[in-house]
Amino acid sequence: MARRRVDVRREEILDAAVGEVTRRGFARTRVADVAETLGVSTALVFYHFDSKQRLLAAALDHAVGRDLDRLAAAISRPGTDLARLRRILSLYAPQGSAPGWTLWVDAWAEALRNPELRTHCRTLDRQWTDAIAATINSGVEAGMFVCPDPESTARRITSLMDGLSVQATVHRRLSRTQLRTWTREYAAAQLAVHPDALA
Amino acid sequence: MARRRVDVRREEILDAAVGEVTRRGFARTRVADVAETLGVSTALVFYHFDSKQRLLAAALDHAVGRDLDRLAAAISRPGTDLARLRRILSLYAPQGSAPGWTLWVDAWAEALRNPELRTHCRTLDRQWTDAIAATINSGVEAGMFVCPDPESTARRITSLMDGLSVQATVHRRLSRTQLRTWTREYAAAQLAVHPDALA
DNA sequence: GCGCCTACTGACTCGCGAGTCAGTATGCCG
DNA sequence: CGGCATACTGACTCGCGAGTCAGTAGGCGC
Repeated sequence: MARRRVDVRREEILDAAVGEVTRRGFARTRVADVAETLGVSTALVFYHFDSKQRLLAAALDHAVGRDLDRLAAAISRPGTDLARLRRILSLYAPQGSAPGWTLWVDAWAEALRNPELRTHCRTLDRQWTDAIAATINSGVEAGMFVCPDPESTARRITSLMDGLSVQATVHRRLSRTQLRTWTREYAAAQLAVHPDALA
Repeated sequence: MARRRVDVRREEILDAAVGEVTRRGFARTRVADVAETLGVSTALVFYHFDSKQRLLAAALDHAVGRDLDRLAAAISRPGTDLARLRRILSLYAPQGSAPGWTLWVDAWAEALRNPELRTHCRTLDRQWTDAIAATINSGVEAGMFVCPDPESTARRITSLMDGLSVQATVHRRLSRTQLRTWTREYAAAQLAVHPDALA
């Protein structure tokens, strides 16, 4: 087996772990699964991560990091606050791509009993709501939005999206298009802009 | 150990199973835990339920049934549709009591990979939204609410509550009072009534 | 080429938890 | 009372998956 530098291999393992956890869920992922997808021995995984616990925690951290990187990119791009908000909402909604909402739903359940994972989930949630709140705030100052309490509004918007995402991914009762439409409408109403402005 | 009739013992086991799953989560609940809380042998549990799979599925079904019974009671009580809606919303919001939202969050995660559990979760979701939709419909006919699409509105209301409940139970970032207030405000806005009417 | 650090493996151990089964005991019916 | 159906148990088996360890080999500095 081709030898790698430690940091490279760690990254590889984390990518694989995120994939397996997304596929199988936290509870059903065995470290052997992760090793197998990489074509390495399970012992190697334990060489890089002391225990399964730590591996999965690191994997979630990794996934969270990726997600937040994409968020940061969406924020930093130039444009009006309206355009920025549009980008953020569109990023948050369930997409065809990785890591996917199944991972977050699974992470919530795990976080109920695992304080370390809870921290990661909370960080993720905080950063998204903070990003939305900041954008709303800035938009209000620019006279673009009307919103008495941006912080609370941001939390309600993310909550609605979380709930709609459960409908879409768990119950399979909601199309992504519908989800996006409803989110847009709600956000628009809360900010006193026309829904089409967020399309 | 005191002998019971089959149906009595089954019920007892299901109650205990719901308790253990709520406490430990689906993945970490062992049949030995359930047996232990009842002070019986694990073999007895397997005498009544063929496998752990079936036990947990039956337990979820049991919990869902209980929840829907409480819903039915709230619906059938006399009063205006406004009062009925108020009761339904208040029942849906996280309460101090059993079975509790942790169970549902856990069930969602489990449902992602287990079609049988998914059916139960979906049923629960359907019944709640249907109950809300029916109440809205009836209220619209009575000229009490204004709502162009009661079915969709009901689904948005439950979604918001689901999302807020995640905030409250997983991230622990939201008080129940706040959750109730925001839900009430949203429902009121969607139905063109004053928020205090739902308090 | 010669070490030598370090990434990596095969082949284990070990405990845990699902599920089984040959029996035991309890209460009901005659 | 005796007999019988059935609720129930103790003491197993068995497989699986986490974690270990004594080694092996790849690549880099010299």
